[in-house]
Amino acid sequence: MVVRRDGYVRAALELLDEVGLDGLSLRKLGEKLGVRGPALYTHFKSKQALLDQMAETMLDDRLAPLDETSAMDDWAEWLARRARTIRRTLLSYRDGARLHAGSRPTGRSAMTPLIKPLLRAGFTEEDATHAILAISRYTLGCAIDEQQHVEGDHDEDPAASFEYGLARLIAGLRADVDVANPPDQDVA
Amino acid sequence: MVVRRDGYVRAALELLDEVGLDGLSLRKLGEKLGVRGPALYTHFKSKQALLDQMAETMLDDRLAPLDETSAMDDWAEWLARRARTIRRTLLSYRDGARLHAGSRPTGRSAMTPLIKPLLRAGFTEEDATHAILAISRYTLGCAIDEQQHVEGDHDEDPAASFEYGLARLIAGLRADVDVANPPDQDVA
DNA sequence: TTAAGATCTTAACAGTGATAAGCTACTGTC
DNA sequence: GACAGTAGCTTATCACTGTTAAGATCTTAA
Repeated sequence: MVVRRDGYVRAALELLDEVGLDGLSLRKLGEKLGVRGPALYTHFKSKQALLDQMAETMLDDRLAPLDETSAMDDWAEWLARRARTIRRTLLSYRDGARLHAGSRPTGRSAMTPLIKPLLRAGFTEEDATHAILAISRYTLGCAIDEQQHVEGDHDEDPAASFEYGLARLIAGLRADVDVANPPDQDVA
Repeated sequence: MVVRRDGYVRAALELLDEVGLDGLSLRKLGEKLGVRGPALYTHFKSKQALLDQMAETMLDDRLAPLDETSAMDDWAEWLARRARTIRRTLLSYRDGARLHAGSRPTGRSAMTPLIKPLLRAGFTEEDATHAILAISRYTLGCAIDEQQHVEGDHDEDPAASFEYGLARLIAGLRADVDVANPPDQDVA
């Protein structure tokens, strides 16, 4: 039951790439699955619930492996890698960023384990939460902007401008934590 | 002709607050205007064109006055003020952030005049563009996250976490420009 | 054998964005 | 003043949407 549901979500993500977010309908998804449309209401209480699940699956698939390898010596490098993974993922699906922007998190995304490496680096609990939020939000904003914007627009090299802001944001975080926790007595 | 079109856009923004983005239909907007639905195709070539115009009007209304007062002594303070205005605007309309995220810019938003204060501060042209992009994208990401997220979620104090990231991003920008252009020979 | 329940079906509903064809009223030109 | 143009609207209609209701089918457990 839960396995079939997962298959439906993945088929929906495939369909998303084919028809885009605006073209994604339950009937088309049903057709792709050899099923009749209303059948989907057995697994999802609404189309929005399906979209929420799609957004979560899309990100979790690529973020879970990264979040488990908790052997991060350098918190800044870990944050940067996480941001790049999020961006790459959102950009890799058609309308992926918009899908994410229009969804509400279904499973509690469990921020708590994520902040541990930042606490070790000297962040307070509050600042660590804020830091991860800031990075995620910046990345989401970039992905939306890149995916939505039109040919001949500003941003010639999207990856470069993403990296520019990412580097500055992380530099700002590092300067802040270095004040509270001088770099001499580092990781310990 | 163009004046009536503008009135329609503003009525649409009012309607947005009443019914939300998903409830916004051309027929409802027509009803609000004493008009029959297809009449809107006289002014907008598609619903998406209307949404694009709504997003642009929403932001321009509040950004234009700010961008004209070019007497910014402190570029960092000016960037921060701009980011706060964008955030406040997106949050002040129901689904405002999602509306913006789903729209493509209609009029060329003219980045060129905006970067001038940053050039004066020692940014290269490319970095100035990237800096403004970074700030705007971070702000958009925050607004989406705040507006979309659900009760009992992480972020207890949204304004505080926004300000945290904003301050760090700007600090990172300042550190960068101070290297290229030592703070001794400031504004000149 | 029977009951439960998961999974799907058909039928239907109200509402959607969009197009086509035609009406009205104002505009400036000969 | 008559005429053409056009801006702005109408009605009718299209294919399609998310969603619900009612019931069929099949698998599993008691």
